[in-house]
Amino acid sequence: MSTIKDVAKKAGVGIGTVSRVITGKGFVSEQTAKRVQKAVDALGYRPSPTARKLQAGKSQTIGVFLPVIRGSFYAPILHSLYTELQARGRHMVVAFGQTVTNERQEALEGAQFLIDHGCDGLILMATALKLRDVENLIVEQPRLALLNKHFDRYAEMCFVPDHEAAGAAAARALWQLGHRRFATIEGPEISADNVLRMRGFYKELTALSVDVERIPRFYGDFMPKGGWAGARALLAGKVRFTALFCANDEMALGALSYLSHEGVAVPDDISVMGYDGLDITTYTVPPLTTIGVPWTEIVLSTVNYLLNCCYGTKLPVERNPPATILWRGSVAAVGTAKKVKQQPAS
Amino acid sequence: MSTIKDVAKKAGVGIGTVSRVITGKGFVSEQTAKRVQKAVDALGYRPSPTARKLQAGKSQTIGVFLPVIRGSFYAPILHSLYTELQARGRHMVVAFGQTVTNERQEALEGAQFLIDHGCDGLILMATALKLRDVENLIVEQPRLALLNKHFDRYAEMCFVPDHEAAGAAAARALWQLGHRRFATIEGPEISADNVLRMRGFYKELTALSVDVERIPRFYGDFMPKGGWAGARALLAGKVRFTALFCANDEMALGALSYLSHEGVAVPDDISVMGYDGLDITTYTVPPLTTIGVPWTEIVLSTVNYLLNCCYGTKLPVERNPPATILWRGSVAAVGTAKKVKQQPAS
DNA sequence: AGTCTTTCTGACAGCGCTTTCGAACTTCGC
DNA sequence: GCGAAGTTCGAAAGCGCTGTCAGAAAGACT
Repeated sequence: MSTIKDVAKKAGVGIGTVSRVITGKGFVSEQTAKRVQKAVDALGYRPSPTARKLQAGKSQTIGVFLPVIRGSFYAPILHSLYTELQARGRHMVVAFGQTVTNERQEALEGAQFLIDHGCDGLILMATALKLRDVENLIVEQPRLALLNKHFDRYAEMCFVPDHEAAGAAAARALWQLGHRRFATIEGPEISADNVLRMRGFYKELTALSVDVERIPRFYGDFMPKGGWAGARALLAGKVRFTALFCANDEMALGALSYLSHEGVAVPDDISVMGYDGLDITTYTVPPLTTIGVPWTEIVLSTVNYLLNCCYGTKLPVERNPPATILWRGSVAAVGTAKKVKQQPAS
Repeated sequence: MSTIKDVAKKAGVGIGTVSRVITGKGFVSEQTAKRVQKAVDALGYRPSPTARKLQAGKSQTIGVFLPVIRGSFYAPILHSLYTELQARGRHMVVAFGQTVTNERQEALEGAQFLIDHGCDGLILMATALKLRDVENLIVEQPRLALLNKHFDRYAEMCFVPDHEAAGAAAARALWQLGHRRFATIEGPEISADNVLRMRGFYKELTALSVDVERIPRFYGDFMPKGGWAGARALLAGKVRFTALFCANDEMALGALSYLSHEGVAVPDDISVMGYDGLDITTYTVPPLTTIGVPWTEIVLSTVNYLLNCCYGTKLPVERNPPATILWRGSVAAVGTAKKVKQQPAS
């Protein structure tokens, strides 16, 4: 790699002049600029971001923490993040979590890593973070945005889909189709993500005078396996139901798979509703009716907000894009469906 | 952020001494070391990786290029990459491609970015790369590993599943179950990834004296949508078939979805085989029989190889972990299956 | 004492860059 | 023809760190 010195020597000027030509700041005569440019091209010189960062303190880089990058959920979010940042001419460094159980610790370490590596701002997607974590973090790096986690005290920097409203919408939709007997496959009981959407779901049903205490529930792991296990447990239980609400799409996939395996027809025998709106749900069998969370929009706003913080840009920030119900084939009105199109396998 | 100077002042020593304590190199008396350590703790000092990189030329960071991070395919690979690197105490910086059509250009730009940012080595997953691209790249950064792309000339640094053998295995397996009439949903015609596995598939069938010229094929986009379109086109065609081989799992998902939509029973009417072994294929309806590509092992070897290059470690590198057939429910022997369990929807 | 090790420590150069600062050179108005 | 103002450019400082080097301190020898 050639350095600024090489260019200066080749062009017969001082390094300051080269720098001025590169950055476009300060006065340089047309002639000199041309000579320098020629040397730059000849040597294939590109300034070192590392040296720039050390000098300037700014790196044009945003740090991102994501809990984990398996499954189908985080990939599109990462993709949006990357695309938006790229489009605004900034770079992205990612730290991931590895385990499900230790998200908080990993997020803290990840954030530390990102700060140390000179990111100008941080986007943290970590539901497990506590208020005091944020308070500590903010001291070191005030340019912070939180994805999918809300603190009243830091409402400004928090970007969260309205999970509670979305959960309520799911309940209402199912009710309006005539469903009265529900079952749910929740995520991990402690997961804030799960709690919110399920709270919305149960609250709405309560308002609709359903006795939610009697709704059979299963706590899964947000993965297809959990959905499979959940469907099995629920089917084995005594309480019959016509509508199954899953706290995320991946579990819904598992549930769909088990139901099919057992010869239970969806939606004829049981309607299944997912949550998230993963791309893949268009192509399940049957296609999954699910709650479409507007992640792309939310990510866009998050990025814009942070960029405004970091670089004084004036990009638009939208606060509450609503979730929508993606109507597919896995939910039907009660009584409408033809009976048992499919027989048990064995 | 406190700097090494602050620590030195606080501990009443020179900055060199602090550096020696931090890095553990050179002689420092127990006493002094303790004093320095105390200052470090008090100030919460952590050395700046940026400054270190500038000074040392090494960054303990590996750069990774991935074509795109949508869909379900790259996420587990990224995850493996990250986990392995993390486990070996190195960092990862990722550059992604954005479009499907411009992979080569994007890979080149991504690699450039990673080099500029001081990565000690590069892992490039870009099938579209040409030999001369690699030749150019290697001048700037000889510590290179290529994932899923093979050049005879650089066999050392290339880590590729044996797609051709895997494709052949798929053909053989289908044949052995009595299938004689095949159809295929390929990936993009120019995709090397697609070409290899399909070549293996057709070659093997030819060896088994199937006239592969008469096999109806559809060129998809490696995405569920393409699989859906492929299944529709193939079903609409005149040539009947009992086995459908899809060049990747995502298209198989789409195909499965269309077949179900049309009331075609899988595997009773048509056996469907995928390729990749995505996690999710365990939970499709029916569960998808697919070719399990040992990405985790391949990634592990790639990382180890590159780490050996960069840091002189002696980590084990395995060259050719074989693909395996993941037997699920979407493939059956011809004639075995019960007839038409399911009726067309309309 | 004087010399030689051995052990420890601070000063300082330098990684590649940006940004002052002031010197040198123009241009202009009077 | 001379000072003021405007331009242009090189020297040099400094971002935070590591590594070299030589000097200081402390023993272990003549």
